[in-house]
Amino acid sequence: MDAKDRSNKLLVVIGGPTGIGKTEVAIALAQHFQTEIVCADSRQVYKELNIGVGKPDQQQLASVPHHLISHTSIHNPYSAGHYTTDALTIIYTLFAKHDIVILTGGTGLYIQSVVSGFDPMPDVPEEVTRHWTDVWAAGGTQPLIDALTEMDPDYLAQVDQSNHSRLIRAVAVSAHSGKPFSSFHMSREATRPFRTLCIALDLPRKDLYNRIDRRVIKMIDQGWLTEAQDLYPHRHLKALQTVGYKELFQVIDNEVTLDQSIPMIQQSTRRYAKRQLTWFRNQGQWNWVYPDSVDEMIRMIKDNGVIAPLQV
RNA sequence: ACGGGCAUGGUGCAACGGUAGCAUACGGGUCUCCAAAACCUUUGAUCUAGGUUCGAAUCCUAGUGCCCGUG
Repeated sequence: MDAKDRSNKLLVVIGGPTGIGKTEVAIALAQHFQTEIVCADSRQVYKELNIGVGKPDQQQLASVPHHLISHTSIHNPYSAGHYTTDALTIIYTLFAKHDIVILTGGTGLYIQSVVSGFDPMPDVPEEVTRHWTDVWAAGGTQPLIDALTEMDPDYLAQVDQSNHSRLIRAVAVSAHSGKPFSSFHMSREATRPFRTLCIALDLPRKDLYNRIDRRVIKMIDQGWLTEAQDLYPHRHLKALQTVGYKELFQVIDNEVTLDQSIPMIQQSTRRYAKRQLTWFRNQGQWNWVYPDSVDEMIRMIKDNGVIAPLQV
């Protein structure tokens, strides 16, 4: 039995697609177990993004302490790596006073980085990534493939060669470190001093899509377009390559009307939800429940035996 | 009512009488540091009934439905 299994600290992860009701569930659980919530959402971390990313409202934020929401600015570089450090720091702090901590959000990679960790990898300076991005912009994927043929043929053989993002990352790490990108992959999970219970929320697809469609309209009614107008000057930032904001920028550019944009936003959101479900179905071990089954979730958490610390 | 036009995957389109194809949506999938990003992919259709022909989405007849013009 290793440290992880002996730990009486339990990280309860609430995952699931956008619009499924993670916020409400997380708050109900946090209140029941008298604990706090850490957000695992790659867009809610930005203080400038509010209505369109479905942040909890003021009342919800006041009901339970939330962490890593509105945590940084769209003008700062932020990635899964930064998130991992920030999230673990807060989680350890919270475990000093709580036996249970809730981690919730829709960004599967962020959750994975906390639960399983990334293999240690050298930090790649921004200029290096930018250089290889420029190479791609000028010559397409072929120069990247050529570079990887030299630097990391193993990874080249397994990577999706039409995915320039993956190729750029692999070339940048390899070029900067002088070692193949794939040589850093240990395929071994990080050891955490806490246990993890992963719960994924789902609904029949039709119900989920109805919820999403209604939520988009609600966000528009709350003034999402005005928020997008304020952010318009920064629309080229990666943080604003975000479902809904992209469509609203088209409205501001007079390419489509607001009425035309609504079904477009609903569609992008549904597709985003589908991709999230694909992730949760196939990455990691998840316990699937309906979002209204809070009692069942409480039982699952109690069954994990964290209430009475195990004898060592 | 008359004249004309059209009818092909969920949607929008293509196919000299000779292998029904493209886009998109839907569904499925990939993912080790920009992840609400980036990328991959299966299935699925000739309005109906006859006729001509070796062979019909294509030509002919009728029916049905839709669009335009005239009234």
